[in-house]
Amino acid sequence: MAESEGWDAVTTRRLSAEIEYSQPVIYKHFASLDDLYEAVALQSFTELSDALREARGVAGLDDVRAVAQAYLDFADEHPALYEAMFTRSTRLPFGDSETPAALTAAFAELRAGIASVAQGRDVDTLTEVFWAALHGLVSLQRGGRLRHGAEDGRLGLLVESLSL
Amino acid sequence: MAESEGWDAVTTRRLSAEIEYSQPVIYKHFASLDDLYEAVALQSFTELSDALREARGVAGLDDVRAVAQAYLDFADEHPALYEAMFTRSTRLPFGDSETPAALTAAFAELRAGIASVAQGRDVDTLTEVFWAALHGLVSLQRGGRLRHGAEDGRLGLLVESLSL
DNA sequence: CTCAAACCATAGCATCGCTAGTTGTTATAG
DNA sequence: CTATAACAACTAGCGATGCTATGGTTTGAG
Repeated sequence: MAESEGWDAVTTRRLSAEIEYSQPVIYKHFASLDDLYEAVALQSFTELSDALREARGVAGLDDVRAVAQAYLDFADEHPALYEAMFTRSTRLPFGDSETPAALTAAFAELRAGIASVAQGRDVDTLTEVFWAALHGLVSLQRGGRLRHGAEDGRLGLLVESLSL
Repeated sequence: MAESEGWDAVTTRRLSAEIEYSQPVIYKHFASLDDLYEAVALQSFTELSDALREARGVAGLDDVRAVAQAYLDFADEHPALYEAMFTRSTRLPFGDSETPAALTAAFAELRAGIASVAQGRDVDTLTEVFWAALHGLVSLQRGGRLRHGAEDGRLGLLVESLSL
């Protein structure tokens, strides 16, 4: 529903009609809509992890580029899920001790993708910058802020810069 | 109002009370709330441009680093404005011919900041990647997805990577 | 068979963005 | 000076939202 009509179209009334229950039943499972977004975000993070893991190790492409491309593809194919992960879910922190496993797993995949080109640099920091650049590309492109047709050029430049 | 209580607290009724007019008057000036976000976003883009321009050319710091730091500072000091620019305003495209001047001006500032280290690479593409990385850092940090205390490390690594 | 505990629906609250209809005021034409 | 047109702003309301209080129905244990 969110993928086809956007998250604003996902109301508790429409949801309840879809599951053929009354509206208040939703609040027996989620304290609020934000909690529902959070649940969707968590599931989506493991989906993203899987996609990134499969991207590594394929022949003819270095891991950094493959993981980056897989990240962008995931965001492109599941815009609503990506929005739930990064825009609508307000509280899913990373640094804390209570970081959900799905989030650390996704981070670990990114880290595994770029670790080989770290060259003595701090891998965690490098991964964060890598992640930020990818997320920025997704976010800006989604808003129409980047030139069309230059996607490969941007990705190539990014990978090349971080690989040195 | 948005800065202190968040954009959700900015309702047409509260706005009308603030300006001491009735609610429908707002719709004589803006066709919708989205149009109002857009107006805020446009103004904020020129504010950002000014901040970036002032950052360049200061002694003892290379332009890339200075502009990047100014960008992050702006986002940190005006979280609601930044949100209006990149999250709430849905239609403010860049690539089109009707790109508002405020947006191209901001892009030009980023470009001027990083042009000196382009080294033969396409400057527009480099600027887009630069911008994406900065926006990603802002966005992820805002969501609590990055480690606290490592801000300088990330910025340093980013600038160093793109400067090669 | 009884009774309590889940479970779920009806109805409603407060609030939202937005609009139709109306009234009060100002500017203009005769 | 008056009548009329134009404008500007307000009152009231519509549909829809997230969320909740209340009450009925089913289930299962003793």
